[in-house]
Amino acid sequence: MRQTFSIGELGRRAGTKVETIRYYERSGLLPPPPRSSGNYRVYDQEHLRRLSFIRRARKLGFSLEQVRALLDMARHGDRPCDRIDAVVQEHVAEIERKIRDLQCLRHELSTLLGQCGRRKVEECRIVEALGPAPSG
Amino acid sequence: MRQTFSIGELGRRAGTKVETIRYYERSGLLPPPPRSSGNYRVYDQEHLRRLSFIRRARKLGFSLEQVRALLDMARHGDRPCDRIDAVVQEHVAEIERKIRDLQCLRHELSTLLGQCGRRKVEECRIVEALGPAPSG
DNA sequence: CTTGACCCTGTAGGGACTACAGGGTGGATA
DNA sequence: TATCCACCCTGTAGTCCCTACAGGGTCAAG
Repeated sequence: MRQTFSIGELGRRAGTKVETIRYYERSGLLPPPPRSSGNYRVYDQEHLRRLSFIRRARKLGFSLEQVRALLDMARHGDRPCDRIDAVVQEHVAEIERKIRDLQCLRHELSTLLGQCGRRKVEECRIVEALGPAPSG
Repeated sequence: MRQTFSIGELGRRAGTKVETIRYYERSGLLPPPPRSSGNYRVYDQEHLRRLSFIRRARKLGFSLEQVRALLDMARHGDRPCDRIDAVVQEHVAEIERKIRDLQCLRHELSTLLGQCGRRKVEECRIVEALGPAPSG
């Protein structure tokens, strides 16, 4: 009764390209599945669960290294999850840094846009502003 | 009276590693400078200006491709700068998309953290939530 | 004359994929 | 049975933006 599927089907279900799945296998994130008589990879629900975990974590911005750590922690179901908590918390802090950086950047660029009033490139404040700091 | 300097000095002035400068030269972003008798690269103020432009644009998040386009537009000083404007505007839109994504992400992760109350990994909502969507 | 800081070229690595090339497999159709 | 096509396989190379060597040459100071 155990449902199995090909790499293409797994890809469709998890929203992942076939090449990416093979790449995860090469990188040790997904265990090598059994093969059919024709040497095709044969996956089951457990593989789908694991791949979905990886994709979701990746969409949330975790690096493959972090995903590896999370999967590793998740394997030891009997330990307290403080460490998972810590990984996530560190990641949130990182995201907040990125948001601040981008907001600052947007502000700078908007200012640039405001200064440029359809003149010629010669006098364009954007080009100027991107140049070296005055007497740096 | 024209001031010249070595690649190391240029790097110090523009806050760039020597390897990166050579990489920009290989990629056609910086013109190959003249060489000294001992085959050392010899740079001047114009190179510094151009490199500073590149570094600043990079810090503002432009891709090298975009930088190339900006430099190219800047070369034609007689044309209106609408197109530079457009490049910058598109970039701002991109940044705003990224900010929204990250804010959404932070929200999701914070929610996860709030749910996880120092239980064991087995029941950790974080691990669960990262798994496949319920009956997806 | 030797030391040490700098410079040169060329190549490989990294992260996270993506895109072939060149072949094999499996099921439907003519 | 032949043919077609979608799918699968491996292996390698490319993307982006650097970064880090290895194995040498140059130059100024001591």
